[in-house]
Amino acid sequence: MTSVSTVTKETVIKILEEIAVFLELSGENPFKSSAYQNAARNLEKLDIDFITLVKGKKLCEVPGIGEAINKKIEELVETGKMAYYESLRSSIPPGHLEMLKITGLGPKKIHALYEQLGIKTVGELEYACHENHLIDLKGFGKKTQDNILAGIEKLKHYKERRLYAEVANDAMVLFSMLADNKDVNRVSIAGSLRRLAETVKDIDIVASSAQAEKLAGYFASGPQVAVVSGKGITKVSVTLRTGINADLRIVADQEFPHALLHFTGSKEHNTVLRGRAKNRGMKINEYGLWRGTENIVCQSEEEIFSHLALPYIPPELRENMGEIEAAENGNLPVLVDEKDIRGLFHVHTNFSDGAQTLESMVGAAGEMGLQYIGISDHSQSAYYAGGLKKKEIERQHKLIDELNKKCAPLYIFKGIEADILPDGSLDYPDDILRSFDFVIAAIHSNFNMPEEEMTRRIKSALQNPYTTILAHPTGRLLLAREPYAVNIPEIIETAALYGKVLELNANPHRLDLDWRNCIHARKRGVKISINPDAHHAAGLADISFGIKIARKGWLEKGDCLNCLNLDEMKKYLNRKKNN
DNA sequence: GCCGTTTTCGGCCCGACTGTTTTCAGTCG
Repeated sequence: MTSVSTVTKETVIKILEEIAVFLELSGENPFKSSAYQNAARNLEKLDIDFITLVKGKKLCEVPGIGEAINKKIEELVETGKMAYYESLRSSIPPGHLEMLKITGLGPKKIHALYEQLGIKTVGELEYACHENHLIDLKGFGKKTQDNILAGIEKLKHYKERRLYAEVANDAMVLFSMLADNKDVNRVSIAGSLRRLAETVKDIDIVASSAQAEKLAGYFASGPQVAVVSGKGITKVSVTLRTGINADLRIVADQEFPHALLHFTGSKEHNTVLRGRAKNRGMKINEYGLWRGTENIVCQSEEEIFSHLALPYIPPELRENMGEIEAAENGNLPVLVDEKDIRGLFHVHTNFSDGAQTLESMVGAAGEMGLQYIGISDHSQSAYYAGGLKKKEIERQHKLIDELNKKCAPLYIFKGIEADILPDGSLDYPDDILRSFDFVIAAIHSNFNMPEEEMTRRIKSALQNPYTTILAHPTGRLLLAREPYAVNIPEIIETAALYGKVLELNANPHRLDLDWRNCIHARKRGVKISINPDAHHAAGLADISFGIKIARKGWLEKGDCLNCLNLDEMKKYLNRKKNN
């Protein structure tokens, strides 16, 4: 029974989800597909140990898992393989999975394109569009063809970049591998990853070593490397097995701080630094700092900044967004830190679309050492997410009251993620809204309003006396969905005027409010709440991505709502409630 | 493919939007 322990619940969930996608693409009954999705979701929610369940032949008792799926999971667990999954996968052209990412193109259209034009890849689809082959297909037309072409363009653009969270793990593995090598003196992540950008193109690493050639060979032959695209003594370029490109620069140890500063960037920041050096009769590049022919030795980045009459500027601020002026005037922010966070808002449970129980989420928050957690499930108009009706709200509030007696000193705040309806109102009457400690207002429908209308809609929600926080202010999904048209400066002004909080959604796919606008919000005195938007216990940890972006957005402890301690937070929410 | 019991077959979550149609299908959230 060794195989039982090798197939994890996560593997099973992933395979069920893949089957659901394959079924959609193959033109099967859509409900069959959602049955697999449903089974995967219910497994996710499982509080009992999965392996014990399989061994005890109790899998069938999980809702959504019937005879057929049960048998397939058992096969997978016992043999490590699932014949149904394998045959389904081989029947779907791999290109169809990628085509699903094109906006406006779903399984039905992909299937039709395959049946009628034999299209198997994005490349073939692009060609067919250019040749006008889609215009005369039933259900298609000129506009659809244009939209698909636009979608392909977007896909190509997005493909060049990756989410920070997606790349960070690979980068840490490479970093550790180098840090452990005896030939390495100093090593650091550089580039946009070090600047904590929300998306990055590749991994940049700088290392110093007296054995450059040996080190280059070591890096190029690492187990993560799939392709070596360039290899010299000072630079090695590789593509990792995960498809991510990585560059290693190897320099002499005295060059290290200069190379690190240079390759951390940004380009714009470096340009200003170079100009500053020149004004002071110096020259700066990736190899060193000079006055005439004299090499000014620097041990660290701090020393380089110091020679330029500046305090150390944290990498995340190096975007030429005013950091050099601020540094010069002694106005650099003291950036918020993980240890400053006292509690978390925007947490879902299985009352709506969360995967876990209220108790589990609260337990996880306790383990993180937080002082409070703010539960906010979806509101009633979010049908697709199982939004809460009045009765369920009452039930949840009762449960929270009971838990609050047991969980002290951890405190649970009662909240809701209330949909902002197209007219700007929230989708509960005042007497229900009044029953919450806090209300997170959110746009989840009618994304395509003109900017003016959308801005008015959100402003109106901010003026609602029950609104505490505006969720994900632009609705963007990084590398997947553009923000909706909204005038953010106007939203910030309105938030400032009515004393409302803007969310910095910490989900690595969102990171919304954008850090550039965090800088602006801070200037206007608008508080930011860094929220995990967690749908399962592990999602609470996403807060770390939000904190990184908060730092990049110049936020200090005092700018972040959830840095207030429990007493302060109770007072803050009470005052808001009684206003 | 799952579920229920007023059901072993016929539902399964709803509504807006878009582009295709001339009353609807597909996609998206």
